[in-house]
Amino acid sequence: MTAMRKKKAAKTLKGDQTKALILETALDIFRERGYEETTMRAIAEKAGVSLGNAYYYFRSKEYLIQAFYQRLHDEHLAASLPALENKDTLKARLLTVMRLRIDISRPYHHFAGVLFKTAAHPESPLNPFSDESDPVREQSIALFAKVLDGTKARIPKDLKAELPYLLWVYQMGIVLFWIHDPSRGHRRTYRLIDHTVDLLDKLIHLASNPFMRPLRKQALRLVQEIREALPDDDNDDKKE
Amino acid sequence: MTAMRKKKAAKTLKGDQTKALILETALDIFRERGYEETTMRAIAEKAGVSLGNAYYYFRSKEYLIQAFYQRLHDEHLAASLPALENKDTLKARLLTVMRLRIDISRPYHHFAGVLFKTAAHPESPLNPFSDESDPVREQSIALFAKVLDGTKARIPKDLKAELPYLLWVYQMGIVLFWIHDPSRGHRRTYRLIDHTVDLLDKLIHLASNPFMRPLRKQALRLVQEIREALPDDDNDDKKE
DNA sequence: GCGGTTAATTGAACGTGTTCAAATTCAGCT
DNA sequence: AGCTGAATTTGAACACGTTCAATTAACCGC
Repeated sequence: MTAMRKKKAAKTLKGDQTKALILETALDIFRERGYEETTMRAIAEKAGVSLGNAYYYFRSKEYLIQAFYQRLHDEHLAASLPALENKDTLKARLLTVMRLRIDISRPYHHFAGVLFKTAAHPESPLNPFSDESDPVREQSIALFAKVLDGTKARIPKDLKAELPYLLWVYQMGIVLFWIHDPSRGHRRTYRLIDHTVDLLDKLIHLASNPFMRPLRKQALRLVQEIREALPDDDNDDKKE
Repeated sequence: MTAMRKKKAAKTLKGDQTKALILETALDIFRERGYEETTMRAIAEKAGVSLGNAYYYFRSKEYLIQAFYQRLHDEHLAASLPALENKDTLKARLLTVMRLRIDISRPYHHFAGVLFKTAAHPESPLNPFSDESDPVREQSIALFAKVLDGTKARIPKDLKAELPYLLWVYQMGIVLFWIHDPSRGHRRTYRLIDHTVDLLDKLIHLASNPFMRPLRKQALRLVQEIREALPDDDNDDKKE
């Protein structure tokens, strides 16, 4: 009976609860004080666990950010799917998704800098190309595939295959800009999105022109080459 | 007389010597052991100064990297100028400069990751757009202006004005790739340079076509918009 | 219930980047 | 030579991220 209760309480294996508690607490303090200013000791204390315990669940402070990364994507996806339903042009769909990305990220603006701080570091788990961020990257790219699939735009197969990845890279660029954007309400970022989406839309249609085929092929070969060199990619056959 | 000697010895004001000594020592150990693994205490000890003294000359460990940055550019420039003398096409000149960049950087490959680690962090002195890296950025862009000036290529004024900056950004992209490139002799990076330079050459000529004028104008307006949002830029009039 | 095995938790200790008040050296002036 | 203020140098102290051996709690087959 008491045994039953205990089991029920531990249905998420107890550890998962602690892990979630630590993460929530960490994100709370991050949002309030920023990343650098938040100490692991403060997180542990507010969460009511010991310092060592926090490290039992998160191998380092950086791993807390990776969890944040995933959460951000989840919210972005949840907001994007319904918003896409009544849009059918490529331009409108891309615009929607990009704007939502910023909408979702806004509460974390002043500490989002660290996201990119380590992002380019080869050995960091935060590196968006690293194995460890594989799941969220795949999901992010998949969202852009969905953006494309909903349109009637006539895009050549070769380009269409690479576009989700390219748009994901584009999104990283926009977020990078947003991190540096101090303008009120981040309106500069929104304006940049408007203009780049407009331009991208034109470029995609230009690249889809038969006349552009050779140049397009060459550019796509290049993208392929770059992707292959990256540590891990869904292009690899993971057979063995 | 002894006073004379003293004055001569101190013509670099003594402090500069110490600063240089610390920097040399630091770069030595960085090259051997990498950045993270090198402690400020080790640098101070090997340089024969106290720990606090190292901090008197370099506000933080990161500032040592900024000095490294500058040195890298100096070497790059020194190697590029003579190499450019007998090349007159845009393609050949760009290829030369890009390849030299990697040649110069090679000895530091395994610790160059930190360069970009903090590079994207808005508040870091390493951020290539920050005020603090202003001089080396200007010089870097100026090198690409020189690459352009030596060619007979007919490039529209508007594009030609922005190209040095754009090529500098392109170079950052290549370096980013190189940091992640584990291939023997970094041949993947060299291959990427070959292919991208080829493509860039074509794109620049395509964009120079009168037919492309509207799209080019739009793209350039975009570049302008992005540059204006950045903290500090040579577009500001620094009249005095 | 009861060992034994695994999971979870603790807190002390370590190494490192950074700070700072105090001590020392230096440069110019009389 | 002696004084004065600035530049340089020192080393102890601090805060923080991280590690780890030891302790406690939870689970499971008997």
